[in-house]
This record gives sequence, structure tokens and C-alpha cells, in this order.
Amino acid sequence: MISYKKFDDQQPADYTLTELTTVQYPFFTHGIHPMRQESITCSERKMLIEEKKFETRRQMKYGSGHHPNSKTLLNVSNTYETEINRFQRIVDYESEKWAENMNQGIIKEPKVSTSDQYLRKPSLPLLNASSTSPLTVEQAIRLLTQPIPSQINVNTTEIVKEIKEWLGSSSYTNKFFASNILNIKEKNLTNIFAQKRDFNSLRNTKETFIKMYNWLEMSEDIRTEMLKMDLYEYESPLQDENDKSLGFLMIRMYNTLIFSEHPKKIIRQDPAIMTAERIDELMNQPVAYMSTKKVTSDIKEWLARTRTTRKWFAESKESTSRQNLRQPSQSSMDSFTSLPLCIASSPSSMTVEQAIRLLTQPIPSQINVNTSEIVKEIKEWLGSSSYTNKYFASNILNIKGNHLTNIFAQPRDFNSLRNTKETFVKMYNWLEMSEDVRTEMLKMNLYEYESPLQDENETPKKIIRQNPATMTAERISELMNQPVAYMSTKKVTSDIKMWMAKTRTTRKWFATNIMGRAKRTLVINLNYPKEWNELTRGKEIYVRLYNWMRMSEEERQDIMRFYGAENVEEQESEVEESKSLDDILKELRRQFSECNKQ
DNA sequence: AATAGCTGCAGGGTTACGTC
DNA sequence: GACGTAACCCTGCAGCTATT
Repeated sequence: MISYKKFDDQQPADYTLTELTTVQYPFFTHGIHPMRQESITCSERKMLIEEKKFETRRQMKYGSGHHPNSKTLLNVSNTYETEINRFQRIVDYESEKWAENMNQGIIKEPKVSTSDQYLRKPSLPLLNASSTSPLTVEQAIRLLTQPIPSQINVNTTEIVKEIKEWLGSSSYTNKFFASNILNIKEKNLTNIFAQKRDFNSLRNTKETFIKMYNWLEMSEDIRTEMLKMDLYEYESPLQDENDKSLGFLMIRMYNTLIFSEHPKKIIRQDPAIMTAERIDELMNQPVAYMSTKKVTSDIKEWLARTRTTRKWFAESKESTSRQNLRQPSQSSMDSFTSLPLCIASSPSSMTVEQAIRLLTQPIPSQINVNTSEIVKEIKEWLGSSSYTNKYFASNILNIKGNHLTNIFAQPRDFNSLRNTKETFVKMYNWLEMSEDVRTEMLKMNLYEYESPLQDENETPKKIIRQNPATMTAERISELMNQPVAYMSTKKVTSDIKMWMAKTRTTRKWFATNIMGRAKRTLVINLNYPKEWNELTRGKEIYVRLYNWMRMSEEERQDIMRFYGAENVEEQESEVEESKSLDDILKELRRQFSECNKQ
């Protein structure tokens, strides 16, 4: 057993590079490694078997009319095996470049422009195919599964939105689209539609998002063509029969050609100069797309072959890189919030919610907000427009005219602002907008449905606390289920989260006892609040959250005590320290502003 | 080490809606 | 009204990270 204890012990280099040189791909021997069979996903299998048909056709076209037979295939595999030996089973997972290289002189293929692959122009032969000849199944699947260029910041929310829009405008059902194009169950698609995802954190569903992304990139002609096809008809039979068949050989070959591209030569450096940085660099090279099943399968094989323990491997390498892999999730979450700007750039269909979201969009933290400059520019804009200050104040900023006059008159330090920070955020965003968007927004009545909650923030309506002893289930139900015409779900959920943090109420307790929902459900609603107008049956939980925030703290404590909360006494003493509901609300607003700032 | 919180995934249950 | 289907909501589980 070789020691793997430290990176400094350069033995491991023999495993990452040298050791691998001795390994042959089992695909191209007659004894096929059984483990490898499991490394192909269903869709990959599908692609491969379809590729077989494709290759046959291409052989006919480019191979002087001679049919491929087992000998031809063997030649292909031998050639490939040579390559494999040369590159020594270090498999690269990025693209199809190698396939193209390999195809020169081996498998003649209609020219697939791999260089264009990264330009996100749907690989062109397929476009042509739609006009000149019918799209083949393998072309269709390749189009669908084409990797998304790494420089693209995949916004799953936007993809979902656009797919929904497309489905809405088409005559096809979600179910048909799910099964015939995405190769998933309809319920799964429903979940994908309902639950926001961070693309980089996805595992199995990443493939679905890739397909949806590519779908949106296609022309309507190609889509129509594809919808007529039965892309996944061979899905299940393949599971059983592939072992000894010719098809299986093709599968193996094509899998490697397509999914395991030419390894970029990682030149082995002198082991003595292996540094943490070098390791980091090697381990964290960006990857645009991979077959995760294949990678994990290969890793398992490698672990077995090199007798590396999972524990050692996990702790020494993967554990460190794992943290890094988690990083992108935040940035892509941020992209959700920046999205409305894009939507609003075509103001024709702007909704009140979009407008408000545009206005209240947090100012990026790197921006040094100059309030004087904002005031100056807003004044200039008002001067040049036909709108009065009062109109602008009430219709865009949702403040009173005299408040705006004060803001104009008194210099402010943005970071010290509390309630007025929101106004400056709105003014900042206003200045960032195009005149078209502004015009559109000025025509709207943004605050007509302003919720009582927000009014209460200004002058909280005192909810008279009844005698705690009289708190009953009926009273609670009455308080919690008061009808609500409109609310800013984002604000409510944000307030609730702050309140929970402040009172140290757990999600589990609150969800079970107050909301009457599972913790999971509450967490989803808190973290991914839907816009009020998008909600249908799901409004109930938001109504309860809203009404919860609407109550006085004493009322909340009474209810919590009613449900037997253990820490109500502590919370109560905490509450007693605060002076009034007014202060609580002010504090919440301040924290909310802080939140926005960050 | 224990606990809390978050998330992907999958599936059950309910509601909405269209068709007969 | 009965029925089937689509869409939506809710939840459990498992695995992960962060915090205490």
C-alpha cells in the first residue's frame, strides 16, 4: 500500500499522471469492463445508439457507398485504442473537439463546427438540416444537450420563465414537452418550474436545464421539427441489450468520442515543484459541461485501482475543492435580483411588480452613493420634465411632497440613512433607467395597492392586545387569517426572517405551530417568495406571515405561549426592553435597508 | 459533536379546468 | 355532475454547510 498521506510526498503524482498511463480503456477490448456499463446515462445511451444510425448514414455518404460492417468498426476502435493508449486514459470532459479530430480519416462526418460551439450558435449543420433535410434524432439530441459555454451565467429563473412562456404560447402540454423533449417526468418539470435552482449546484437536473437553454436558443422551425420526433424511443431497450452487441461497441466508442474529449495535455511538472497553488490550479480548472455520472464512475474505478481510500481522497482533495464549488451559488443567486432590469428594458409589458422591483433594486455595494449628486440629477430631470415634484414623490418614490423637499434641501450621508435610504435607492435606480422605462412607469399607479402593512410602518395601527388568558384557537385563527388584498411578499418574508432571528424562533417550531406547514415549505416560501400576483392557492401561507408581522409583539408572544413555546419568557423580556412597536418596525426597516445594501 | 438551516430530488395530495 | 388530465402545493428524505 502506497502512502498518500501528504501532497508533499510526491507518490500521488504517479497516480494522477504516470499511473494512468498504464491503463487501457476497457471499451475497446473484447472484455468490456462491467462497471463501465453503468457510467452511461440513459440519454447518453440514446445518443449513442442513435449515433450508430447516424454513422451508418454518413458512411454511406462519404464512404464510397460501402456499408460499415464489424470490420470497419473494429478498425475504428483500434485506431481509437491507439489514441487512448497515447493519451493514457486521462479523460477530458469538455467538448467534442477530439471527436472532430478523430473523425478526420476515421469517421467521416458532416462538418460540425466545434469552434462555434462556444459561441452559442446552435451547431450549424443542424440548422441547415432543418431546412434541407429532416432533422435526425441524434442531431436533435446533440442540439439539446450541447454544453452551455462556461462564460454564460446560466439564470435558471429566466430559463424557466421563458420556457413557461413558450409552453403557454404553444399548443403542447407541459407533459409532452417534459417527456418528449426533456426526457423527464411531467411532475419533475412542474417541480423545476416551481422551485428556484442554482445552476451550478444542480446535479441531475443540470442536464434538463441545458436542454431547456438550448431549446430557447433554437429557431421555431427546429423546435417544430423536434416536437414531431420521438427522441427517446430507444431509451429502455438499451438498458438490457448492450453487453455484447455491436451497438454496445458503438455506444462505448461514441461515448468516449463525444463525452470524453481529447485530454488537454496536462504536462507533468517536476514532482518536487508541486505546490498547493499548482494543485489548486489543476483541481479547479473550469469545466463547461461534464457527464457527472461518467466522472464519478471513473473516479470510483480509479480509487479502486489505485487503492486510494475514499476517506483520504475526500479529505485531501475533494473537501477543499468542494467549498470552492459552492461559491458560485451566491453570485448566481444575485443574478436573480438583477434580472428584472433586463425585463424592464422593454417597458411595453412592465407590470407594477416589475416596476417596483426595478425601483427598489439594491445599489451594488461597490458603488459609492453620492446623495448630493443624486439629488442634483433628480432635480435636473424634474426640471426638464413636465411632472411636478409632488407627482414624482407620490407616484414614483411613494413619499409625500414635503418629504422630497426636505430630501432636496438637506445633504445626507447615504450610509447613515435609515428610512430615507429606500428613497435614495429609488432615485438612484430612476437615474439608471432609460427615458422610455421612466415614461412607462410614470403612467402607472405603482402604489395603488399599497398594503396596510406599509402604511402601518409609518404610523402603526395599534392592535389592542386582549387579555392573554383569553387567547383561543379561534382568536388565533381570526388574527392569522385576516384577508389581505396585496402585499410585498419579499418584504414580508424578509421581515419574518429578521423577526425569527431576533426572537430566536426556529423555522421548525414556527412552521409547525404558527404556519401549520412543514419546515421545508416555510423555508421555501421564506427564501424564494413568489410575487403576490403569481400566487394562487399558495397565498395562505403569505397571508399568515403577513398577519403575523401585523400583530403587536405582545400578541405574538401570547400566541406563542398558547402553543407552548419554550422560550417565550426570554423573548418577552427581550421585547420589554424595546420601547414600542414603533421602534420594532423602525428597526426592521433599518435592517431591511441594511439587507438591501448588502 | 450536536444542532440548525439549506437544498436537490422525488412523489403524494389537492385544485383547476376541459370534455363528455 | 362525473371523469380525466394538467398544474400546483406540500412534504419527506438525504446530504450538505455553518454555527454553537
